[in-house]
Amino acid sequence: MTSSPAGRGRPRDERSGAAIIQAAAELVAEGGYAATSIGAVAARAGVGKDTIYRRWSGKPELVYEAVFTAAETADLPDTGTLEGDLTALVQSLVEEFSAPAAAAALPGLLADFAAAPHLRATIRTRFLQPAKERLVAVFDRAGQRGETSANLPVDLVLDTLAGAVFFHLGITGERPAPDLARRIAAMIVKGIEAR
Amino acid sequence: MTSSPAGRGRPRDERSGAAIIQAAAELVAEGGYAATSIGAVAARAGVGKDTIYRRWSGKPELVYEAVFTAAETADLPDTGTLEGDLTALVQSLVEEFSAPAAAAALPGLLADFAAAPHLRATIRTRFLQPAKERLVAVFDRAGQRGETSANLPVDLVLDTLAGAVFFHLGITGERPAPDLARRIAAMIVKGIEAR
Amino acid sequence: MTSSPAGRGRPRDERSGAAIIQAAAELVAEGGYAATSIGAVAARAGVGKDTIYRRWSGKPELVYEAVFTAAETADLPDTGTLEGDLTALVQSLVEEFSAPAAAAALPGLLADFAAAPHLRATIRTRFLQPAKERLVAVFDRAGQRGETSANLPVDLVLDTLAGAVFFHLGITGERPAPDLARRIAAMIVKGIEAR
Amino acid sequence: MTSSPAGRGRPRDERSGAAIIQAAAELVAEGGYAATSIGAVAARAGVGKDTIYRRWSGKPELVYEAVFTAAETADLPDTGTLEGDLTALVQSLVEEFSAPAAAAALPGLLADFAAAPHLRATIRTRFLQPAKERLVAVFDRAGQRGETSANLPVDLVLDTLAGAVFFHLGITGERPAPDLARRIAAMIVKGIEAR
DNA sequence: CAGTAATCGAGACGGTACGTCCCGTCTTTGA
DNA sequence: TCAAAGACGGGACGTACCGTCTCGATTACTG
Repeated sequence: MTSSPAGRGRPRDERSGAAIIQAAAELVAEGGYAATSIGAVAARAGVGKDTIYRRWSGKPELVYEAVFTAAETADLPDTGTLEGDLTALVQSLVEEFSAPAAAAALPGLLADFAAAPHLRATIRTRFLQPAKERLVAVFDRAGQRGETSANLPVDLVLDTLAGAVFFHLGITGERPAPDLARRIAAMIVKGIEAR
Repeated sequence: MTSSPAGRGRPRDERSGAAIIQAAAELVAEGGYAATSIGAVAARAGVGKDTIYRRWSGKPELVYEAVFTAAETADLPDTGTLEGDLTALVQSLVEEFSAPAAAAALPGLLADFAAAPHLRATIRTRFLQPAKERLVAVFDRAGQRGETSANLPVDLVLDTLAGAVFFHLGITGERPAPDLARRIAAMIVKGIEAR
Repeated sequence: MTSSPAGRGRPRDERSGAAIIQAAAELVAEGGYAATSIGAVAARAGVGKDTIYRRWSGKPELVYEAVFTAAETADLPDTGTLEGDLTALVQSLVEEFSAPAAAAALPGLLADFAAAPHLRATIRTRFLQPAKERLVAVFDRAGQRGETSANLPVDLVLDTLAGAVFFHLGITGERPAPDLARRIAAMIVKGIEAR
Repeated sequence: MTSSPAGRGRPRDERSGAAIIQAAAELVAEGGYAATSIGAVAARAGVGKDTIYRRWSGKPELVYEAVFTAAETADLPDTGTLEGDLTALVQSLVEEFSAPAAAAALPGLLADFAAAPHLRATIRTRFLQPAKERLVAVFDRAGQRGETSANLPVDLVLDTLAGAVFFHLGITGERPAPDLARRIAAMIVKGIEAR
């Protein structure tokens, strides 16, 4: 969200921003990303369209913030094993992406980010940054335990995890099997030769 | 593509269909998925809009066919090892998805397929079916060699491969590193030795 | 209606022409002139569009024939007075123009005839010719009785009669008052005593 | 023209409305009513289609206003006789309907008004109201002079005048003879038994 | 009696216009 | 300066018809 540029003039009403976020999240959950137009968000939030454009530069940024910012960033528990830690991490990804609004928004959102040059580069950062930080922490702990070597391919693992979860949830729309996170994590742990 | 219902009336002109496919592929490659409108395709193909809607029910179906139907279905070589075969398969996925029109179309296309209820179910079929067949063949050969156990998680592997490739190519827009296919394949081969 | 050009080849099926006329008249009566498309006429008549275009050059000609050709050309009774004869003539105009299909078709039909250069000149002929012949006969009888002078302004009277009837029926859609014909005729009879 | 419902929001730009009116009048004069599409009007006026639909509900209303609103409502001169006054009135009708844009628009316009139920009733009001007011004034003056009795059939006379003029100008497309107005007026004056 | 030719129903063809929706910007009044 | 409201130019949508054309099949006259 863009911050108010200066202290001059009438300050922005924080309640407008909150109402916009809520309206956007509701519309995404109800009708999907494509049906969530800026005009509809403004109407539901009781706000003018400019009030939205003043804060966000477009629909992708707004919906991203409406849908993904609420995500938990709670630290993952230390389960004592790499596979346990990784399962917990993948499970948190699954939960984040399978929330109704997130699942409804994800494909369209990724498409708009991928189509806009100035947004392409930020996809990994915005969508995967929290997961990446936790993945690095998990790998660090595993290294300290002696479970893994150094120089693990963090980005490859991250894309693989995210890709697998994205294809299951965002694309096919299936409810995730309860052991999905465990199976993915197990495969990856073996795959990176953690023994 | 819908086939003409019966032999009655004037038959559809195959050249129109071909011109539409070509125009759609060009426009996707030039301007991306969002900028490829039915009207623009019609204008470039020298065709009326109805001639497009007669054959395809909308932009997603048209662009899918324009971009992905040309895909190679050549059989993969038998390299003698699971890792070699899998590398070849992932490499073919990388090449299919990194063709200019395909890379430009993929995110928007997946988003539209995911958003339309009647198309959601077909995503795995339409986008991944050829890859799945080849994956099954690769696993069969590996099983005959004694490299793997039976009951390998085909769909899990497929989603993982596709997800990893999709995130690298479709989303980030980066040119694929030359060894990307090998690294993904290596990770998966090790990963599925588990159960 | 265009006649079949020569005796060679398969002769036209007269039943097709009749079915087209009937379908056109029905559609005009049901939905009005604008809703009567050539395609709809063809579909209802169980006929291909070309079978229509082979016989008529367009919608105006077809609808004109469908709606106005059935008109009575029965001779008017000799009532013994100019006013009586003229009332009968105007009444026949009223009846012709207030038939459901005619009233529904007339404004659109006149508009299309007026807009097409090759049809403009024929309006008076096609729409008013039978009325004109009867008007001349009425005037002749009145002259022989000594009721009128010669050189009556036939076309002026005809336009005036037709215009008054057209405005009442075609335009306003009102049901004609029972004495409408008598009042118009009375006014005209008095009016033409001048010069 | 629909007025902006309240003082809220950006007011409509009068120049847009004026440009639309002018473009519509030009297109009607150049190509006739049928060739005057909303899209073409918008393009010539340098305006979006919505800007037209915001002000008028369709082509008939727009063209009516473009073509007939400019009409003179100047009071008619008092010539001292009913026949003179009526001639002046008919002459003003002739001039109004024989302006290029009006003559080109009239048949199609009447057809569309007659075909649309919500417009039918307004034809007399919109097209003939100014003429009717002047006709009443003319009759009043004649009554004060003692030329006519009371209870003259205003609507009958009006339809007759309008019908005669409409058939001469709108339908046949002929240039009006110089004495057309005088002849029509003379006939009507006699017809209503003004002595 | 075979050949030729026009007609038939069907529906595809390139094209134009429709009226609606949304985009992102601009312009008003009011706080 | 921000706010709600809504007008603005622009562009895409999917549908409906236009009048022409191309099919395979049928039905007559002609040589």
